[in-house]
Amino acid sequence: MTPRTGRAPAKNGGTRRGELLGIAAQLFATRGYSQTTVRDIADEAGILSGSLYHHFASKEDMLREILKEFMDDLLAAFAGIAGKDGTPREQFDALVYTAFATIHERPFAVALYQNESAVVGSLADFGFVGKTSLKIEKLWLGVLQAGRETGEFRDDLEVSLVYRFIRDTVWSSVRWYNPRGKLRHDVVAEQYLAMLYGGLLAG
Amino acid sequence: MTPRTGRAPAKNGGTRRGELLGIAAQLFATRGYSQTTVRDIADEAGILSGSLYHHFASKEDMLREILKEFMDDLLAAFAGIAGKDGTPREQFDALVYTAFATIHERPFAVALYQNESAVVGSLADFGFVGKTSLKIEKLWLGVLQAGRETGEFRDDLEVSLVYRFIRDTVWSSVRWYNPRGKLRHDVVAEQYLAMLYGGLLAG
Amino acid sequence: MTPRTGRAPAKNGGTRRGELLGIAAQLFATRGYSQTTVRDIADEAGILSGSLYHHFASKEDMLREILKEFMDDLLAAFAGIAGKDGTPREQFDALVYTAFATIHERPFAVALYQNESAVVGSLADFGFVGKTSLKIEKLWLGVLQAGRETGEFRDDLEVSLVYRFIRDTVWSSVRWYNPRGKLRHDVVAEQYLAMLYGGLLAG
Amino acid sequence: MTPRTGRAPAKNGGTRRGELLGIAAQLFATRGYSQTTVRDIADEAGILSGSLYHHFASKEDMLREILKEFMDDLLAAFAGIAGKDGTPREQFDALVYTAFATIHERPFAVALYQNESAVVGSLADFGFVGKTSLKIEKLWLGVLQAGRETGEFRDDLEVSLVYRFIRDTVWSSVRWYNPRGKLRHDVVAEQYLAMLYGGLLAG
DNA sequence: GATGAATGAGGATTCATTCAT
DNA sequence: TATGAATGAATCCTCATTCAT
Repeated sequence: MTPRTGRAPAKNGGTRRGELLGIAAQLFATRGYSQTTVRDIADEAGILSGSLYHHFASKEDMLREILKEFMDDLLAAFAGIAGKDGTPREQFDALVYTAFATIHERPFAVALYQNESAVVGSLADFGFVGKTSLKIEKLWLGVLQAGRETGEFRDDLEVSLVYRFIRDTVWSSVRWYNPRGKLRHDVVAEQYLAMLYGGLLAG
Repeated sequence: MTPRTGRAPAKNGGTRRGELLGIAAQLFATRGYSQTTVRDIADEAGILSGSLYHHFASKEDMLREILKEFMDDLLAAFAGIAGKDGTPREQFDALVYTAFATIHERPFAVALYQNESAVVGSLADFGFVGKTSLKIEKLWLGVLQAGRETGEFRDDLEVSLVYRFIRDTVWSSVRWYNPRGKLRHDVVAEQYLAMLYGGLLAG
Repeated sequence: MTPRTGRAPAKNGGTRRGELLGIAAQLFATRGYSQTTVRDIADEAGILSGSLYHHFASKEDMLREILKEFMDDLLAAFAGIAGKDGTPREQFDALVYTAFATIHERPFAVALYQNESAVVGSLADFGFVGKTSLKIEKLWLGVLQAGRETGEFRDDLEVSLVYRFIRDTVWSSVRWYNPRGKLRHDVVAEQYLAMLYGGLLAG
Repeated sequence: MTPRTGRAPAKNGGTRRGELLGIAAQLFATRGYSQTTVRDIADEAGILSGSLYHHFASKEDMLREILKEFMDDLLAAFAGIAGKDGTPREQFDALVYTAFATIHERPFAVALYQNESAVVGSLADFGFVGKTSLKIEKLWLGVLQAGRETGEFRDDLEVSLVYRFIRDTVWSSVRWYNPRGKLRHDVVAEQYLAMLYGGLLAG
C-alpha cells in the first residue's frame, strides 16, 4: 500500500519490459505523452532510444499497454466492490476510498488517464479507454441509483451530474496529492466523504 | 452571455490579431498546445504559417497572451464579487455561478487553463499563471473562511481541502460541459450548489 | 530531341518543384528508389533534406508524380500513333521508334518504370501504373492483331507472347543505351525492327 | 527439372545453411534485396535475426553466395553447350532452351541476377558478377558469330546489338513467367525461337 | 500583411550487427 | 545453434522560425 518511488516497477514481475513501462508511465505522466520523447525514456533507462524498439513496437504502444493494464485493474477493483454485499452507502464509501487509494498507489497511471484521455480519443486501438470508462460509470451510477432507492441518498439531484461532479473531484486530486506528503490518502477520502455526505452548511 | 460559436473572436475589438488569437485558443484547447502546430493555426486562418509571425513573436507568445487576458479577467471578476457587500454564502454563490458562466462563455480559455497549466509551469514568462491562481485561491479561501466565522459554513473540515475539491469540480466541468447543449450553465451551477450545500444524504 | 544532361529539368516550366523532381528522377533511376535517401536529393539540390517537404508531402509522392507524368505522356504518345491513319506495320514501326526515342529523351523515367514497377505494386495510390500499362498493352496488341488480320504479320505465334517479348526487349534497352553514345536511338530501333521483321536466319 | 515450390532449398544438401539461403533468395527476389530485412529472413526461418549471424557473416554475404553459385552453374551449363559438337544453330537452340529452363528451375536466382546486378556493381567482392556475365556474353557471341560464318545467320545486323536484344528478352521473361502456370518453359522457348528465326512478317 | 523558400534542430522509427548467456 | 538485449548509424519526416520579396 505504499506508493512507488523513483523508478521502481509497478506490478511487473521484474521483467525488463515492465521496468521500461514503469519509466515510461512516470515520464508520460510528468511531462505529458507528447512532450515525452522516446529518447527521454531510453535515457532514463540507460539505453539508446532505438533499443526500446526491441521491447515495444512504438511509443504509442507503451502508452496503450500502461493504460490498458491500469483500466483493467481499476474496473476489476470497482466491480469487486459493487458485486459484494453491503448497503449502497457502504459500497459508495468503498468506491471512493479505493479511488483515492489508487491515486496513492499508482499516481502516474491515474495522471495519464486524467490527462491523456483526450489525446487517446483520436488514436486507433484505444477504444478500450472509452469503453472501460463507460463500464465504470455504469457501476458508480448503479450504486448511486441504488442509494436513492433505499432512501439513503437524495433523489432531487440529477444523478448523472452528481456522478460527474464526484468523478472529477476524486480523480483531479491526482494533480495535487502527494503520495509522500503528510496528508494520507485515506484522510483525503474521509474529508471528501464528510463534505459530500453532510454538505458544506453548518447545522 | 452567449458562448462564442465557430471562430468568432472573444472580446478582441475585431482586430486581425484578436481573430488569430481566437483561432489559436480554440485549437490549443481542442488538440492541446503542443499538438497544435503553427501551421494548423495558419491554415485555419487562411494564411501561411510564416505570416503568423507578423502578428506574434512565437507560438508561446500566443499562449501567453491568451492565458494572460483570461486570468486577468477572471481575477477581476472574482475580486469584484469578494469586494462587494453580501454574506459569505451570497458571495460564494456568486463565485460559483461566475465560474460556470465563464466556462460557458470562454470554454477554450478555461480548457487551456485546466490542461496546460502543467506545461506552462516550466516555461519562462508564465509566472503570472501561478501568481494569479494564488490570488484567486486566496480570494476563495477568504470567502470560505468568512463563512465559517459567521457560522454559515461548517468548520470541521480542512478548508484548503474543501477549496481544492470545489475548484477541481468546477473547472473540470469544462471537459464535459457543452455550451450549445440543453443543460444550461446556471442549472449546472445550481445543481452543484444544491449538492455541495445540502450534501448527498437524504433527510 | 536531345536527352537531358546533368540536372536540367525535363519539361517542368522552370519551377523549383519541377527542378527538384528532375533531380529525384535521376537519383531514383540511378541508385534505385529505396537506396536513394531524401538527403541525397536535397544534397544534390543544394538544400537541407527537411526543406524538400515544403514542396512534396513525402518521398513516395515524388516517385508518384514522376511516374504519373511519364506514364500519361507515354500513353498519349502511343494513343496518338494508334489513332492515326496507316497500315498496322506502319503503326507498329512508329510505336517502336517512339519507344526508343522515349528511352533516349527520358532515360530516368523509363528506368524508373522498368525497375520500380514491382516496388510500386505494393504501395497505395500507385494503381495508375498498372492501369496505364494495361492500356498501353491493349494498344500494342491491337496493332499486332490488326497486322495479323491484314496478313502483314504472321499468325502462327501467340500474340500475347509476341507482345511480351517485344516489350521486354525494347524497354530493357534503357539499361545499356547511352543517350550520349555513338549509337543513336533511331539506329537501335532500325536494327531491332530489321531483326524482328526479317528474322535471324539468312536467306 | 521441376521448379522449387514453397521454400524448398535449391541444391543445398539439406544443410541448414542451404535452407536459409533458399529463404533469402526467395525474399530477395520477391521484395528486392534492400527491401528485405535480415529479420524478414529470420522470421521466415523461424529464428531470431541475430541467429542468422551464426551462419553468415552479413546480409551481403548471403546475396553473394546465392549469386555466385548461380552464376557458376550458369556459366558451366552454357560452356558445356558451346563445347559440344553441333551446328551454331543447334548450339544456339540449346542456349536458349537452357536459359528458359533455368528461369523455370531457379526463378529466384534469375530474378536476383536481373534485378540486383546494378546494386551489386558498386559493392566490393561482387566482381565475379560482371566477369562471369562477360564470359557468358563471349560464349553467346561466339555461337552467333559462328552462325554468321557458316551462313546460317544473317550477317547484316550488329551482332552485339543482336546479343543484347536476345539476352534482354530471354532473362526479362523471369518477370512474368510462372513456373506453376500452364505455359511451359519449353513452349516459351520454342515460340521465342520461332519468332526470332522466322521474323514477325508473314510470307 | 502576406508569400514562398529555406533552415536547423529534433523526433519516431528501422535495421544490420554484436555479444554475453 | 539459438536467444535476447542492446548498439549506433541512418532514415523519413515535423515543425517553429527566419527572411527576402
